[in-house]
Amino acid sequence: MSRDKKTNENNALLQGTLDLLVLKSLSRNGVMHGYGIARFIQQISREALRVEEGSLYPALHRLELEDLILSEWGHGASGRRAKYYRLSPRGRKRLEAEESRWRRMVEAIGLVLEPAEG
Amino acid sequence: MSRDKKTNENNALLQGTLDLLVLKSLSRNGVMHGYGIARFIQQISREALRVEEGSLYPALHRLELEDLILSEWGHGASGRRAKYYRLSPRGRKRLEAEESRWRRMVEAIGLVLEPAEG
DNA sequence: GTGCATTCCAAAGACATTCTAGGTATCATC
DNA sequence: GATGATACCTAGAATGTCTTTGGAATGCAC
Repeated sequence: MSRDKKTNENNALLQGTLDLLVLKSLSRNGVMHGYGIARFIQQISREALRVEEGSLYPALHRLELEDLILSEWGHGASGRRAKYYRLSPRGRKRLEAEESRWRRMVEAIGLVLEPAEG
Repeated sequence: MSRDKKTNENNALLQGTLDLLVLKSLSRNGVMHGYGIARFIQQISREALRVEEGSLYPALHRLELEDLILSEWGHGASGRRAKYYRLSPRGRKRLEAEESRWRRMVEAIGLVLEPAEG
């Protein structure tokens, strides 16, 4: 795919966000394989976010180990073999927690950035 | 001292944000010493953000090495010796860059989290 | 003037997460 | 049957933070 290599600027800021992004992707789309998740995040964010495979797959394994996502080998429309992931009930709860955590973080940093109003 | 030790929940999400917070603190307050920066961030964020000293001082050294901040030993009102930091011109530019980077990140992740509107 | 909390700085180690870079295999197209 | 996109996986290095630990100066209580 000619992964153009304009060095990923986000790297640092993405820390701790990957799980949230993956869980949310599954929550929005139901069942996906790893590669599809990466593409989804990249497209929906208008190319602002790029999830490297070397980050994604370890993350998926980690999430599965924690029983937050469930995997199953299957075949897509193309007949190609792929590992399909979906959210587990625990994963759904975790997603909610991560989302509110993210919102709190953004809010807190906002307080530092903007002179407090009101 | 009782610095209650409820294990810092933010740790991961703070990644890559520390520099921004430090630079912004100096930009808002002019001249500060390390400890004061930590307290400022904690207070202004309503205790949501806690910057550990073990993270802060290495960060300050890093920023100084990059000529983004300038340091000077001095004495505060209490007469206590402390190292006072202030933003350099380069630091101010960097702060602007980091701020817009942060905003772009938040926006991008927002696109993943919220079903795109309009 | 001793003891203790607070302020202030710093180094060393562990730890988690990501990236880089490599590998394998399938399928379609030419 | 070579090429390129798809799809998965892992090892190793780099990065940045946290934890731990320590030292030193100040202010207060007694």
